[in-house]
Amino acid sequence: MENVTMEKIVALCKGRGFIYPGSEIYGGLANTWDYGPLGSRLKNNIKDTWRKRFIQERKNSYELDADILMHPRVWEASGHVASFSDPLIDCKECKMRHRADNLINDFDPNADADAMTQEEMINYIREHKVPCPNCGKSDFTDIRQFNLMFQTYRGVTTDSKSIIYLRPENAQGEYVNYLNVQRTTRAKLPFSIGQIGKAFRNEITPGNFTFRTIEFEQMEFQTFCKEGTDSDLYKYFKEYGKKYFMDLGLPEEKLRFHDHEKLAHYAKEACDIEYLFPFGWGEINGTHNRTNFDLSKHQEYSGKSMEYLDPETNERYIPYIIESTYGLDRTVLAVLSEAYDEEEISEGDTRVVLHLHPFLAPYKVAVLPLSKKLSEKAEEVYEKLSKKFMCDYDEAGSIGKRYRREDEIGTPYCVTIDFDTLEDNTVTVRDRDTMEQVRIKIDELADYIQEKIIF
RNA sequence: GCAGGUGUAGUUCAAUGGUAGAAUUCCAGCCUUCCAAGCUGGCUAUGUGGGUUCGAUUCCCAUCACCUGCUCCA
Repeated sequence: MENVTMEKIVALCKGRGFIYPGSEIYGGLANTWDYGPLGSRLKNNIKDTWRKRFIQERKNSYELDADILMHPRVWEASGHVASFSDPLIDCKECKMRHRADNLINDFDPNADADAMTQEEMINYIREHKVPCPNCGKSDFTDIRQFNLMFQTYRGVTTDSKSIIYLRPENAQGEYVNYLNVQRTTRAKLPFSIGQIGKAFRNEITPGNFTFRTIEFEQMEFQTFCKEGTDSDLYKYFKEYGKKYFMDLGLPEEKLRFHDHEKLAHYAKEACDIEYLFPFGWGEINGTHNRTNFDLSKHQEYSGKSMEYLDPETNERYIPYIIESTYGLDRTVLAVLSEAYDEEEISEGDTRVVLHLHPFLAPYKVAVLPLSKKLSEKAEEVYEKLSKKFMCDYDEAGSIGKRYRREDEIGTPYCVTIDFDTLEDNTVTVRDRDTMEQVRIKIDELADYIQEKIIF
């Protein structure tokens, strides 16, 4: 739909139980959101599609569920303790906040701010009188480091030795376990480890609903390979990711690749997949060629060999890693944005409908007795279907109203029980998208629906 | 985090320095044999904390949240 706005999405999410503001009764906590009954179903269904495409349908792919809390040395090895922070600086004149390194790089592209220390950066800014891009003055505060990792403490004391971090990315869980997985699955390169889980970043975040949050969930796919095969795999997974999003219902014209020019400290190649949200283009996937950087660092910091013994050539080497990360919350938001529609059925009569892929729909089917006198039979049908699918049951209000309620939450099939049902054990199945109705025997109902919801 | 804007039932909107009103949603009952019907009844609100005041939802301050932009990025 053309004029989908974030307001409409947020209102539907809150009103129907997809997503609520976090800690709402205490006035909310910025950039935290809670998934309600429908939202958690949708989210879990998206996880299941991902598992299906990335683990189930791929040979040599294995799932892992690593802990959020890891040994602090992991983050020293990964470089997050040292470099996962922004050097922030404020203009005293106009109060605008900037990143000091960006300020310098924009002022003089030849100045290599990334190689400067904090002190060198502030000296450079003052010597060259680098102007504030907003107001043109050059009167800045000192640089303050802002580490994006959340810290907490192990044990009851709060001395620095017991600091542990909430993971800012999931990848390290796969990396530190890669030899465990390889050994226990007897996998040969190239093989992949997928993981779905939460990560945390203490970022200065703007709104845009669940697009950017301090706690977020990612679906990650790490492929371990031999150097030399890495770039081909990198290209392959970019396309594989795009195909996955299209399977979820995101149209090709609203997806694009965005290759990174400036690369993170670990990456040789990096590319995002972006989706055209109601608020503009936003990243929903990142694919990186991380080389053997991470595993080499872990070998260095842990003192344990991270080498793979190639059984065909008897070579030992540290594998390259192609990482493809899918933002789960963002994917939920993209899918909702794309599914949302307001349709004019007849003049002046519109319905809100979520055209979700049936596999993603929170409820696959709603059981609706045409009259309350038919409750008993309807309960029977509900009991039968709910053994196989998430089902809704609604007997309040007119049938039209109940159809609208189900349309609004994306239920693909509505089954109505009428007085003929009592005679011949058939029901009407109404399709959410076409609004067409077919008559089906109760015994054949489950198979009929099952076939339609395959992802 | 900075600048600006906004905070009243689930939602949309009224009103007021002196016990906050409606529509809609929702719930219950009646009615109803396939696309938001009708009737009756019911639940529900001044974001939070201070201050001024005899009395604050209203005025002031702070805070929190949301919106727009900056910034940032999985």
